[in-house]
Amino acid sequence: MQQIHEKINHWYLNNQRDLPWRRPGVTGWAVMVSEFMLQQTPVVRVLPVWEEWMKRWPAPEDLAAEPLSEALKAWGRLGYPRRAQRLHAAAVEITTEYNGQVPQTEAELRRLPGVGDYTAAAIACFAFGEPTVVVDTNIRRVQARLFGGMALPEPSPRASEFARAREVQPAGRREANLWNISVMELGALVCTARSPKCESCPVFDDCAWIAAGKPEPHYTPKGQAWHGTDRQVRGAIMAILREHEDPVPETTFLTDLSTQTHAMYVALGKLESPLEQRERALAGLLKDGLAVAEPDGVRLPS
DNA sequence: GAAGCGTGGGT
DNA sequence: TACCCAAGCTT
Repeated sequence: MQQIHEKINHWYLNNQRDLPWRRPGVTGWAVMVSEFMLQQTPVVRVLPVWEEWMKRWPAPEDLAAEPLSEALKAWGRLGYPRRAQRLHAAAVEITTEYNGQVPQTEAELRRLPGVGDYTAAAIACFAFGEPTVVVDTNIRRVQARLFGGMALPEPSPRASEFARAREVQPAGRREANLWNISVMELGALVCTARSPKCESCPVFDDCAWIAAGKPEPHYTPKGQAWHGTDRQVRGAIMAILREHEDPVPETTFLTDLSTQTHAMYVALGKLESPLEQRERALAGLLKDGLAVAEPDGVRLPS
């Protein structure tokens, strides 16, 4: 196991990306913002938004002082705007409950809105050097191949994966810290989901998946539908709301929302009309607190 | 535990 | 083109 530690750590030290939230001296807040943005979103799309965000709101209290609408607009087209909502809520909580300081323990972080098991472990590890057990989609995939001999991990995280991550983690604070980021980076750059670069992998000779002859996945991932879904309509509505300071009349959504045609609905075999779906999608946004209804229209929450 | 939640680039 | 997938979280 120690040989594997050394190989992967050495690979990381020579191949890591120069990401701004990894640079020396970055704050816990900077790491936290990056982790929220990186939830289900690729690095290349996060980079410019993170730069602007940190320039405008260098500390939690700066964001907490702003209305939610500003966070949602700055979030732009990153996707999953509820992440911006939760990041804003977390900033308020940090300001009021933690004197503006991002908590450093995994347990405290875990209680913040939008912070799950992964994000809590990641912030504690990357920002504060805690030897937490970090398990993200990259690490799960590396583990599945390197130790499990499988093409892909199970669709959802299992307790056994956390147990194994804990077992293979090297002793020592700094050692665990380096190991976590190294395995994650290996999964992101070499041990990728599609067309992994096994020929340039530092642990090719140790890989159980290679030894087994690279068997195919034991299941077929089910893709997420998009065209004609509520999510598409919600996204279109949010895009309009971000563009307008004043309340937007509901009729605007019915005329300007060119996400799909009635013909597409017929093709999809939907019994529901586009109008009905838009009403429902808007109701969902209102319920989620991502939009607010006023007498003269709908706007982003303040 | 499954479902719902945005977006855009790569293959 | 259509589908896959990207440092997940919440209900």
